Amino acid sequence: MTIQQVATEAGVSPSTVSNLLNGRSHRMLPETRQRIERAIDKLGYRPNRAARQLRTGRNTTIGLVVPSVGNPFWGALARHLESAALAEGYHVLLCNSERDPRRERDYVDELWADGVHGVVLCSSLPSLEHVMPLVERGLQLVAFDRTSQAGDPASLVSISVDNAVGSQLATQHLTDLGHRRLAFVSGALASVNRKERYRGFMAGLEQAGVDPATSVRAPIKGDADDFGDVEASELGRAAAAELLALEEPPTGIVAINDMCALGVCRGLRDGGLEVGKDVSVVGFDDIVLADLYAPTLTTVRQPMKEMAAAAFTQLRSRLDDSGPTQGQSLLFRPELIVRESTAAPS
Amino acid sequence: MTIQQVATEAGVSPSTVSNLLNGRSHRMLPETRQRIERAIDKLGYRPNRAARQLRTGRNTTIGLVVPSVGNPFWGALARHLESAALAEGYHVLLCNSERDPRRERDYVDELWADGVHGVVLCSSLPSLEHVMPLVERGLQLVAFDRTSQAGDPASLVSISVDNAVGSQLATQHLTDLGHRRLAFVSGALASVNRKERYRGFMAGLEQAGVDPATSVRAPIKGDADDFGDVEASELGRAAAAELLALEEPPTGIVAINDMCALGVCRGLRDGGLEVGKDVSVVGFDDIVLADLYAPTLTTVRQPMKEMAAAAFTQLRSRLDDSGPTQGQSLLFRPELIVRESTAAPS
DNA sequence: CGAGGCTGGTGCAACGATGCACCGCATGTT
DNA sequence: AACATGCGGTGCATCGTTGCACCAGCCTCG
Repeated sequence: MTIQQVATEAGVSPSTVSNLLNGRSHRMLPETRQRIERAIDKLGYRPNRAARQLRTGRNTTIGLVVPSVGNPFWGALARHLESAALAEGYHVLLCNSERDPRRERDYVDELWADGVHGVVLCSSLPSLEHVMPLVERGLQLVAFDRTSQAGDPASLVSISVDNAVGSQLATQHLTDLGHRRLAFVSGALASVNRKERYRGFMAGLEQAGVDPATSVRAPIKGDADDFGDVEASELGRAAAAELLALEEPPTGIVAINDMCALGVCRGLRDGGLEVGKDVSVVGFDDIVLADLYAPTLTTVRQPMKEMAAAAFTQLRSRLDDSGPTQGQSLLFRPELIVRESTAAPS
Repeated sequence: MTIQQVATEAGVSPSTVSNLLNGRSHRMLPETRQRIERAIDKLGYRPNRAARQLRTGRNTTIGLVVPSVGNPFWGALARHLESAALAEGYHVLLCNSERDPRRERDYVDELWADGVHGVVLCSSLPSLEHVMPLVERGLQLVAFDRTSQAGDPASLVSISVDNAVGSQLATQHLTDLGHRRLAFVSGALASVNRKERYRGFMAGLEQAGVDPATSVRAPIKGDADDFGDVEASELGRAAAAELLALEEPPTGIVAINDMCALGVCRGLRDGGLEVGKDVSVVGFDDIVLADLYAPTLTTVRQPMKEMAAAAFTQLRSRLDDSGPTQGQSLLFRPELIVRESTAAPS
């Protein structure tokens, strides 16, 4: 089914069909338009995307590069972004970097080679240098879950929750409950948001007058490579075991994200402790499972749906080149969701 | 960067570059080949996929349509399928049907219009009629998590765990422990695998000599539309509440999948019962969280990695048209993983 | 009456890669 | 000498769509 066949069927030229298809039908006889529309219906014609893209250089696919679809948090982002995109006739191509910087770059390269001009990148990396060449060539980039940094390309849009504030909320919640020996559990602080969350944790301590030097244990495990998300739970579990081996184990634990927090809970249980009683645990993200777990998990919620919608909107307006070319940062407000995993120290 | 520029740089014709790129370099001077390779490197040339596809009608993208990326089970499939595909230079386009048959068909249509000739479909539907027209036109389809049915297209490949056996293993495990009042919790039995799992449950009861008529409660909630996967957990939670309201609540519960099982556990906890002591719960899938939950969840494992690899292999061999055109069914063996959520009735 | 403007279209040359048919040359065969 | 064969490449038409440049026919106006 080509545009030529439709044209023949309707008794017009391919150009005319193309004009109709591309909204250039101002000065077209209603009768002609109907003949074409009928022909399209009759033949079940759909434009060939490859040809269209070859010709125009544009397309309606955006890329989404996430660290790990194994983490329900990213699954949720994929869902929401896809919904937003779908509503406007866009498609989402999902790529899973497994937090491997090289894979991340390869994916962005591939997307670009595929003619994808807009990418939502959930990067693990503080520097976006590895994708700069493409940004210079016109790739529209939205960094998700990563606040903007010095050295970022001027056109970059950053969308993120305020990680520092979120983490501070979590920490403050624990100190408000009376905890004084706190720990922060995370993989390598190799990404911007992790650093931010750590900063929020420290700020929370300071505000409560807890001396970081003596009362904080922050077993930050792994090097920059050891960085997974499914592994986040394993990491949490191992970290918990390590913390329990201390002379004075912490009574409150802030985890880098919910998956990690669940691992911590598991590890605490391994050690015979009861979460929400012997030890308090706070997560980050508010994945669906936070409310299913036993005990239900106190956590910091990211307004995912809004963030995903914003990511799409930003990208779209730039792809249409109707939008601004200047980059910007959108910082969303996190919200503390208190559940059963936190309580006053016993 | 076009093939023409590479050709000029290397001092050959575009055809020659194309020949090299497409493995037709048998009779090419090693020296020529090197000149071309150097030119490619120097210019950072990557073939334009749209042009290539327009010309050949082929491409290296496969589609993956899943019911819900919100469920980590499907996230895991996406990960493994992508790994397998990536290793061979293929891409995976992920689509989220939310178990909406119409959306499912629309996606498959879209993929086809995009020139995608191979799709892994995790369908909610017993009938594949809605995609038959495309299959007749040459779409290669792999049905995942769905055994083959009468009326399926001849070319269809089905990949699934043996759901009936898995479910029977789960049920048997409970009866072996001494449970006699069992329940099966599921959304509408609107998909093939759900029906199969229910069948396995009934078979398990029969084998243990438990009279289904008197001792089984199977609150199968919702109509065919109410079918989500994130909602699976909510459904489980609600079902648990309902079961607890019975005069004689069941002591053992088989859930349609892990997310549902976690919901059930949550619901039981709401009712003040302890899972793995007062009530036993078995899930299905063995998602990562099964081993994190408190208590850890007894479940039926699907060999995901192998299944995903098989799906890709099957698809690939058919897309190369080197493989068989005849369809086939691959049924994988499920494995019962016993953890803490099951015990003898108290 | 001829210049200019509007209407409702159409012609055509791209976009970049592909792969069959073909070519000139050197060597071997009858 | 005439013809086949192998070698190392190249020429060219083609995939389906797009959108600028253009055109014929009719109307208007000075």
